[in-house]
Amino acid sequence: MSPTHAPAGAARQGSLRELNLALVLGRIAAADRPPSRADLATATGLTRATVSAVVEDLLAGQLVSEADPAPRAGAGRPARGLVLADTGPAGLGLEVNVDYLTVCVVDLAGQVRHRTVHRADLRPVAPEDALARLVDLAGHARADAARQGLTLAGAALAVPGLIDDSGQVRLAPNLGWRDVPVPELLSAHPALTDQVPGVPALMVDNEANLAALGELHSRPPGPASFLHISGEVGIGAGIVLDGALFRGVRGWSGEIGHFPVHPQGRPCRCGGRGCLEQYAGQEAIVTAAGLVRAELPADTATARLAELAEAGDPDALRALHDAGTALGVAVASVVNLLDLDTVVLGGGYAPLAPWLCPPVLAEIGARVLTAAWSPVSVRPSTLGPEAAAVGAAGSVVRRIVARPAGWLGRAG
Amino acid sequence: MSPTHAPAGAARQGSLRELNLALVLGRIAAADRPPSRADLATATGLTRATVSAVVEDLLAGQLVSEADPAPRAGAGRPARGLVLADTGPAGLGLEVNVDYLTVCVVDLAGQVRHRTVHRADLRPVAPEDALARLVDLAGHARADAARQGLTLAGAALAVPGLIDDSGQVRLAPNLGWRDVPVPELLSAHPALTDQVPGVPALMVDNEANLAALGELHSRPPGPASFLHISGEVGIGAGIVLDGALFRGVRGWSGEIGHFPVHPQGRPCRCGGRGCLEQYAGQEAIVTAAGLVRAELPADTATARLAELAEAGDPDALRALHDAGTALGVAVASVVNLLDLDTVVLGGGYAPLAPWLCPPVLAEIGARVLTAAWSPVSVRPSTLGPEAAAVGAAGSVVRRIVARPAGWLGRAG
DNA sequence: AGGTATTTGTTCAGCGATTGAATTATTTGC
DNA sequence: GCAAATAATTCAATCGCTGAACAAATACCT
Repeated sequence: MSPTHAPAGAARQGSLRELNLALVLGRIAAADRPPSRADLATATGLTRATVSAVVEDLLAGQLVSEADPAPRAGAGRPARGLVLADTGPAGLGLEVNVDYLTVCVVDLAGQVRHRTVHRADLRPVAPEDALARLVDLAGHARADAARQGLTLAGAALAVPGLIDDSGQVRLAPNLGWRDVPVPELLSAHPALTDQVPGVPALMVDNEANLAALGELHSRPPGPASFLHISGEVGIGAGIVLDGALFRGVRGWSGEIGHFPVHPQGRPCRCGGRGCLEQYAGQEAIVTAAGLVRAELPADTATARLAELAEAGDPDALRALHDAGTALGVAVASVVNLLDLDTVVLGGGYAPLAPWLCPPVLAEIGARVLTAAWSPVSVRPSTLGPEAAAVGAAGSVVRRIVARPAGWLGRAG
Repeated sequence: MSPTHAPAGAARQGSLRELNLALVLGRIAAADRPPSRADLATATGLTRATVSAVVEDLLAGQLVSEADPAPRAGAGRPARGLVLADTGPAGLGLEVNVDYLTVCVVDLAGQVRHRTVHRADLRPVAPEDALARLVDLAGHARADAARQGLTLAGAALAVPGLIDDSGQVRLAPNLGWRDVPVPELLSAHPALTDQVPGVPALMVDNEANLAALGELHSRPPGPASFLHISGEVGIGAGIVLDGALFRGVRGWSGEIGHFPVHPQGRPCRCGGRGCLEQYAGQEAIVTAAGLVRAELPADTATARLAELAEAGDPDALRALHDAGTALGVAVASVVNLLDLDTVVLGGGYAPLAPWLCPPVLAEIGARVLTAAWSPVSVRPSTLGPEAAAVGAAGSVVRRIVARPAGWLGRAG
């Protein structure tokens, strides 16, 4: 929403600097080639004098660094290009999912500088034990980050479930978690990161939300508004509107798995009938394709399905077509409601996208009134299966880029 | 969205004043009793000196005025209360609908200071003629406003249809409009309002969107996020998220009328089957209740239906229950997707709310996963049938309150 | 009544941040 | 080697907020 809103606090003298720090740093982050101070001056409307002063602060704070002279233009003194620092603050991204733990570190520029994936079936593991393993992995990540000159400025944890404002996991059905006070449990361990004003030490959020954020901040950057659908065991959607994740009143937006695609259809464990999850959830697709759902990790089953479809197996193709149609019915309603022009298929859907996209697009074409005037694009996620963890880490550094004053104002 | 975003332009010296003008004026607008300068200082965090200077600007610009001394507290010099001026800028709200034209004027405080409703069947009238009638009514409204010391700072027009970025009406099916260049047609007439920097001379928007805005800014103010459903001949939804209207990528959000509530159900003129409009649209309800749809205006049919339901007519009660159930199916999906906690039934639904709310709530209870933890409230609109016009006019004055520098900077 | 405490609102020096012009720095082209 | 061109810095001026002192207006106490 470009609408004017969010009345901030009092605008004192220092606020001016805060705003301009964010403005200049944002420009540097958004630019596709290292801009000079003069470029920034014309781009922002500030004078070169002000830009120089602002950049000096950013350099002193390790947020940007000077790059090799950019490709020459014509005559004149050569410009010194400015890029986001590859040392300095970084974000720690964590994910607990059904069959893996992920820890990663992302720097200011959005580069993944550390990545650990620990495969294990987490369902029989108690939450506190799972978190203890995660803390252990995070400790190694922190040491690796320090070795690269990075300081962890904050952490974000992705969980496939409903998280409330305090960071407590209210319900993560596929993980078997219920009312798990994650921040409290983690506080028993040594701190994962440094403390930076304006950056919460730990943010807990839904896996689908953070995957959507990862997509938003991937490069090339995603569109400002889109729907990101994570097809895991359940089906969750992350809603990005005008460049910001929309979390809903309680932070529980995106529950698309129980959209009624066949009101008189199969009963669902939620108590309703004909929910989307029963037709386009991973288990439903795998079963419909005639694959015996072994005790394999979900991504193995997905990979097998993609192989079969690739080979032209008719059962697999039909299962995917039916799932795509069901998904399309739900997606079309969302697109009608929110007037979005981009839908991203992520999580387990990404490798199946070649077969899911056509029926989804067909349903959109048939059901979205405005599709004739403005086409809707449906595409797979560009990030891999670690989208949520990368998105989590990215959300930390994005916060610093959006409000660098907090980081600069810290001791040291 | 409280999320940090919307990087404004360069923060120059004057930006500070702009921000603080908006901050102080916003506080005055939001306060429930006239605050003193000292109250504003503590509320905003600014010093009393700054608040005095800012208020002086606002007083000079006719945006606020000093009220009678507020009720005494204890000892000390009595405070001078500050209220939004009842002279000065005002907004012009316009609406073209199937069977009426509305023009109204709303002042800074949100009070309706002028109102004209012109009943007529607009379907056989050419768009340019309908707009000419509207301009005529607006002329009288402007004269009336001037008589009350008000200056019209901008106008907004509500149309039941799809409007694009340029203000052109792409499609208004129930009105029979298609590709009507409203701003161009109106520019042939004398200007409706004065020109104020930062306020577009004419904004054209969907009727459901503006009705939702009216609800948001009614007093007491609505919640920051809610869904407003206008049940007219079609069914449109206005989506307010975090205190701002969400318009979608193209400005066409809120198309809920073609939500598939019965995938194998009745064919709809949109080409789909079982659309919500076929079960909860005004015509559908009236027909199901056994009323012969005479050539009466829609609101008469609605009133008649309410009478019958009041009297306990079984056909009417059943029709309303069925419509409410269909509506509830769609609303539940929206609530699941966006995690909203408030749904407002407006337009033609408002008088029928006593009978529609129970089935809607029942469907929400059955289908919304999180309803057990955080109840969803469903209530009728507090504004009358002129909600869209009032919301349109309100959107103009809200813009001035949100960014008073534009108004203050004008000549005169 | 008169004095004092209390709260409101204004005045004024000080200061931080931006501006705009002048200055310095560094390269290309002639 | 010199002029033109572009980049970046320096510095006085200015704008707007702060903080403290001051003036205004009332209630409470004796």
